[in-house]
Amino acid sequence: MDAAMIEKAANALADKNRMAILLKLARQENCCCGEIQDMICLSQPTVSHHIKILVDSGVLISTKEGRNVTLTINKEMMKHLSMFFLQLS
Amino acid sequence: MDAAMIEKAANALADKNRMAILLKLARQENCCCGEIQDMICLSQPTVSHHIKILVDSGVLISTKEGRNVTLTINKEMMKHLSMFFLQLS
DNA sequence: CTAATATATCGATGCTTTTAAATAAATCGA
DNA sequence: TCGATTTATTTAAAAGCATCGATATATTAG
Repeated sequence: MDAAMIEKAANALADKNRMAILLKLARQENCCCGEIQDMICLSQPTVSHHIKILVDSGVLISTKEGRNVTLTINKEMMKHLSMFFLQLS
Repeated sequence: MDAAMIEKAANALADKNRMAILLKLARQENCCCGEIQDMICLSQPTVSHHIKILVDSGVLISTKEGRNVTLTINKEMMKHLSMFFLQLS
């Protein structure tokens, strides 16, 4: 886990709406894009864009199931982030 | 430690140059703004701006010493960040 | 096959961030 | 006091990002 990956994950979380998505998945284990859209007051393309940033950064994992996409927190990434900051504390 | 504070810290670290400043302080315990400027290929005002973001977000602590400003990592914040991600893993 | 549903992509727009030059403010040394 | 040093602020330009409407793609139901 190098600094560039941390930086990318930090960027993904440096947004109110994307943080809200992460916290929803912390409560709910997994959900599809539509559920996230219902939660956030944003258009479907915007939600899709935020989800893409979260997935591309490695913060979330997406798996296509039929016509839905199921999202979950990437716990390995959370561990890496936790360790990174632990080493700085 | 609420999500808004995590989000703000994440924003502070979502930049290559600011991440470099954090990592320098991880190696070096403390340094002044001038040392950071020597390390980064950016103008003095730009470095000052990045440092301000890091300090305002709580990632770094600044203490004025004479005409220098000494910077250190805010270890309490690092602990909070570490715990936040640990809980998500 | 067709219509409906779920998600992604494209293109445009407005807002924010990064950056640097110029300048200011504060402190120190001579 | 005067000049040098260190950091901060202001202003403005350029780059990047969030957002949405329109549209495309993929999948499922009928």
